[in-house]
Amino acid sequence: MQKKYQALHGTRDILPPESSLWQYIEAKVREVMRIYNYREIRFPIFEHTELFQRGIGESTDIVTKEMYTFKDLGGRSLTLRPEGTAPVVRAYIQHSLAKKAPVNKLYYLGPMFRQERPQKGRMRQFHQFAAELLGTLDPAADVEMIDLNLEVYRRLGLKNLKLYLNSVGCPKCRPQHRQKLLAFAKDKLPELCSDCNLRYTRNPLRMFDCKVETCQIILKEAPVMLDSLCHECREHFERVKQNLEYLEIDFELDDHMVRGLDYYTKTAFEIRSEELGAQDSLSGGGRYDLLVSDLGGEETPAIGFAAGTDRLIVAIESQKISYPSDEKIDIFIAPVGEEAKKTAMKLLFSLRRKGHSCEIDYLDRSLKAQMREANRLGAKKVIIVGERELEEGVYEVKDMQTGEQVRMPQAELKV
RNA sequence: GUGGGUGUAGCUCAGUCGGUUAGAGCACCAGGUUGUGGCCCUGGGGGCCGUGGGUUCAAUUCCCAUCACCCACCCCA
Repeated sequence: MQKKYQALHGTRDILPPESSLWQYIEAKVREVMRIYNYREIRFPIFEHTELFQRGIGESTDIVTKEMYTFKDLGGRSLTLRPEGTAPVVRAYIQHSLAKKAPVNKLYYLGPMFRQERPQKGRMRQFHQFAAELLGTLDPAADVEMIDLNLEVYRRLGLKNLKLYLNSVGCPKCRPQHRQKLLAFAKDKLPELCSDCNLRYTRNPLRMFDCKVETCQIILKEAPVMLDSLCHECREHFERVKQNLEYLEIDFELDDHMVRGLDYYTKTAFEIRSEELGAQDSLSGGGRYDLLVSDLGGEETPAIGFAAGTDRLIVAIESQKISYPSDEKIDIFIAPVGEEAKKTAMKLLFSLRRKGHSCEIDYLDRSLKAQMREANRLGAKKVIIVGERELEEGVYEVKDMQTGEQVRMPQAELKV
């Protein structure tokens, strides 16, 4: 028996009419990006594996177990992009964008790839829209990034969102906090779960992520990053908060929020939907002031965010938000008989050249069936051309909304 | 990697305490109008009941395996 091919685990086809929703969202994203003066960057789907190892961090989950890595014919190790920030920074350095302008504002949208166990709102090929702002340490940039992200959701009419804010510090203050945290947890290790014991040695901050209730209770008392920020980080964080308050953007502090990527510094934020279930994080972002230099460029402060489009789709569908559908056509041409088909084809092509979206019957169906098809397609007008019309040199033009039908000389056709 | 759930028509799902031709709604096609849509009525096409094996006179139904998908853990967008 012939094997039935199907899309790979964690990938899926986006069919009409869902594809119109995707187009709609992408159009909104581009619209907002333009308003905020971000310009599109398109970078490759795959890069040197090393770029992601260095950029994202060797010990992160993404790098250790989630990347689609393969060798090309030349034996080089390549990886399908699991995120966009590292490639953008690579391009930023490669093309010396810093020399062309002091501040660079870039956006992108497209598929990313991570080999995880798929579930609702988490595909292996998933989609993001994202922005990066490179070249400034100004807290106003942090706020702009958050507002930009929110504005996309606002324009889509998304409700029940919550903005969470944290600061993950910098290499100056992080080690101090780490010491305090380790000291705190040391004698509590027997009470903590096995995962947390592992996190304790590998990445103690991650213990905050633990979902086990007893761990949560214990870690409630644990020293948090926010209390250990160095002067510079504290100052920065205060000004970000002030600006948000001043601009009346609601947020909630989440001092347990940790970023999964190593390059984050200072501001970290996340936008969650309250009705999305387990995968409730719609987007996340933050500062990465050291990534550019880590990847070999001049030290350049930067901030960015990435939003999951697949999850956005889930949220939009669950909130039953309406969106314009592009499925309706202007004119359906219904020929009756073989001779009429020729005239109809000619008419079809000329109308299309004038920019009308038109359709014609390809199955030589009865007029009744053609009318039904026209109705299904949402045609505003139907032009009927049969033997009778050919003889008289006219078209029957029917308005599908009103049901009115008029005959018009072919030369004077107006639609 | 761990746990739970589900596989029956294109879609959403009934059903078979093991027994003749396996159902509904939606969708599709046709007719009711020999050249006119939506609503309505009538009819029709479409299923190796996920796959393989076992038990049985008999399996879509029970058992086992397997695959696929979904949800959750984990992690994140």
